[in-house]
Amino acid sequence: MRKRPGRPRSARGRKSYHHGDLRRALLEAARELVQTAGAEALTLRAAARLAGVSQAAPYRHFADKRALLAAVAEEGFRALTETMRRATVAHAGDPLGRFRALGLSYVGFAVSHPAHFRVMFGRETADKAAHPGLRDAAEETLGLLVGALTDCQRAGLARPGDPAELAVSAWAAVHGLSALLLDGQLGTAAPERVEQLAQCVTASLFLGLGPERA
Amino acid sequence: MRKRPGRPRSARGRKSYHHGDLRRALLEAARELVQTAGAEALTLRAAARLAGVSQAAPYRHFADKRALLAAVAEEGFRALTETMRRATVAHAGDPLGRFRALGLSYVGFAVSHPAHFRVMFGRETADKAAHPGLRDAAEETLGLLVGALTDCQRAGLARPGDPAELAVSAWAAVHGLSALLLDGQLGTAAPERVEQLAQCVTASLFLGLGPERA
DNA sequence: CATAAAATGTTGACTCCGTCAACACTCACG
DNA sequence: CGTGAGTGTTGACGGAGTCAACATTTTATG
Repeated sequence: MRKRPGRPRSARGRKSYHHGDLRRALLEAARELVQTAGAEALTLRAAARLAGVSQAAPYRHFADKRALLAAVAEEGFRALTETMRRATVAHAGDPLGRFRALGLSYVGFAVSHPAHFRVMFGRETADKAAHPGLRDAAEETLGLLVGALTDCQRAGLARPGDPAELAVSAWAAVHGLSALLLDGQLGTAAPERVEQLAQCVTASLFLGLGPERA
Repeated sequence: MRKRPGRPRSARGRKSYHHGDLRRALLEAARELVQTAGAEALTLRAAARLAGVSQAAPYRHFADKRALLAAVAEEGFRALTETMRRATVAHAGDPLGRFRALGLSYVGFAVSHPAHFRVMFGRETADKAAHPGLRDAAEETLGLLVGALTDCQRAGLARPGDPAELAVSAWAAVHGLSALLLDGQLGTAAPERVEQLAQCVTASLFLGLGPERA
């Protein structure tokens, strides 16, 4: 079971019968395929080819195609979480600004990694129960929103209520905009138009989640 | 090209070489498959089997699988539009109530026809340019929201601004909630929880889109 | 160290899918 | 009647997911 750290890892040119770290290689191949050729190009056989192994080799590391998809999706959630977290660093002490940055970076991630985003929310990946890692990663993402919203409430910048529930409203808004953009439902998505729509959606959102006004 | 209205239409038991109205039969078969077995069960061959014809017969009526998918999606948009329109009849003279009913019925349609909803917004159907009927049907759906929002603005119940752009915010909110629910991203979606979330999202939305308050 | 067991990769097969070319049947119209 | 357009069938191709049987390598055990 131990990996061989001292051996050449090159997939094509490997000399030994075993690969060394095929699981990682398959994940990298899958990510590559998704990013460059789209979600429908991600096929077990193609990933195996990219990794330089035979078509059946992936089954030693993934129960089936959905398991590979789920692993790719989990990677995606971690990358999304990281992106969102990084987007908030410039807003220390500004809960509303943090909240806004989270939403904008969510949409930004979706439009700059469309295929990955689709894998994260596709039907193949829908059964989160079968993939605990995926579920955790997704919940961590939502946790960012809940946390920021709680901070807003503490600062009197958001109306009271169950933060988890209000955070779902926020999630729904930015997720819906992302989904509509990726599906081409909003016409040609020029970058400035994306930005404009994202601003409009988050602005409406803030007004809606903001403190009750007389 | 004329259909034979007087001949038996039964697919299995048809006596004549020609089918009569294979296009319609394939669409019905496709809808049946999507509703009962899910979007991934909708395959050209399965639809042909259900219609009682050979595997290649569909190609006389649909250029490829995406064309069949697009036709199913178009049907879905028309059904969604009809559902939403029906939901507003009880709210004559109440623009805000109409707007709310539109949003709630959107989510209701999504959770009660999940597979159909996914076909409507799946990647296979993403190139709306290739399917003008689909594009029109989808735009009619959005038109309902824009119209209701315009009425709200006229009644002073919504803040001013480009109605199309504000309507996108509304669409994004209800669409995002629908997508998250269908993807199992919000946990077990018991009907009362769905209702609760839908209320929360639309409530936040109204507050956000409502007239500006001092 | 020897050797059995576990892990991992390969080969070849099966079924299903989308799609196409070649062919067959039917019908409307001259 | 016959001919061509429309429509359905057959058979095939390649690619996909998956599995069983086999091969090789690594690890554990006496």
